[in-house]
Amino acid sequence: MRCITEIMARKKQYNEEDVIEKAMYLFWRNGYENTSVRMLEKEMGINQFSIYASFGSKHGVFVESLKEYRKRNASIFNKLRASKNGLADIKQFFYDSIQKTNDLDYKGCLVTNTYNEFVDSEDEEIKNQMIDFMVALKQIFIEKLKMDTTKDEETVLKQANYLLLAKHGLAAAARVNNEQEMNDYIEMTFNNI
Amino acid sequence: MRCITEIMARKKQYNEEDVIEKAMYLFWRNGYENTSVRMLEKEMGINQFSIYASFGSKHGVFVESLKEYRKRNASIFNKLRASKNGLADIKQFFYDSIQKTNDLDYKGCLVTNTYNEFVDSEDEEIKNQMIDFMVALKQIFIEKLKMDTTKDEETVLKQANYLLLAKHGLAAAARVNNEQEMNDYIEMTFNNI
DNA sequence: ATTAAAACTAAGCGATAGCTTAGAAATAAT
DNA sequence: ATTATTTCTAAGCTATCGCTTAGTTTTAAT
Repeated sequence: MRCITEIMARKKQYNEEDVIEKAMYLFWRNGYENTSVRMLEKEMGINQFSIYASFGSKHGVFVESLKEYRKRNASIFNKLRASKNGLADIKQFFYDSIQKTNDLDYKGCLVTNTYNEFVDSEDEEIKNQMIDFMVALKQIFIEKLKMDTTKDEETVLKQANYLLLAKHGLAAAARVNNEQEMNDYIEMTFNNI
Repeated sequence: MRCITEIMARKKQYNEEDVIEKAMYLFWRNGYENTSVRMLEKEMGINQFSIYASFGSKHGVFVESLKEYRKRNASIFNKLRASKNGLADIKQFFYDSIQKTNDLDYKGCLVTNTYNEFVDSEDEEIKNQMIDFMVALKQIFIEKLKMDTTKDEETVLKQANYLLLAKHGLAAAARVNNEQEMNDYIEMTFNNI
């Protein structure tokens, strides 16, 4: 996103944040590869020249869309970090995550979907961004789990790994959008089988 | 796959099962959309005319590749169905599943990857095939769980749903191919947290 | 040997992908 | 009002997509 404030001969007739929000929803619905620049034109309401002038490439639009998505989910993460109830915080985080998608009627988690789409790709930028996100989330889980001092280090690591991967199952449940299934899945994830 | 045995003027210089096996590996590595017909040509070792003559379309090659994949995994499913140890069978099935990908050095589960790629798609054939597979697998899980007569119906359904979705986490773990993480995940999935 | 049918090669089809550019329209500074 | 700079429209660029077809080669049947 170019933000050089020079002498403006003509003002942009769109707001970059607004059009990125629209792009985000399109990518969320279709994924990266199944979203074309022509589709972005229509959804964002600006033409290709403007897209490339503002964001450089389709890839650039996607990167900004991911930023926007994560900005919108920041409150959930802040809540997760701020609370001090150990495992219960993680469970609440799972519930908060699916609540967001239920409210918006958008299916699944854009980050998990993107992780799945890019984990084997050669697009190192997106791939690494997704991996970094997963590593950071795992670290939060580890800290939460360590609050229970009865758990040894090995158990904490295993449980953090388990909970991180459970996110993929949750995203799958969220895509088919059966609220009961999602709740059941979260309960089962945190209870003994 | 056309199998009309008429008067053969010239024999095919390739075996359809052989070339489908090669196609399967390519789809497995790249997914459906990221595999082009030109890539299939090179991998299968036959040219586009032959591909279309034998399988009708890229879609047709993919359908046959999925069949081949499931045929190769049939032994695991037969073992799962034949055994009578309830929950332990499901756990063994998870271990068998990752063992297969470890041995082959191919990452993740083609079916789960395909499910993820097609669950929101308009390709009803593949989508329904994946959903049918998941439904069938869930049914097997339900039957296994019912062997433990101390569980009530509701618990069985929740646990089956949980285990089915756990497959997505397992596939994600299998893609990054860290054997220890996969084992830990399976253990955690079947143990209390 | 001739013929007919199937398999093959290689070129090319229209559609669409991501991206660029020429030129018109708009606007801040002079 | 003129000029300089930026935005915008619309057309078009090359590459690749899935797929087809014209024409050659091979082979079984006569």
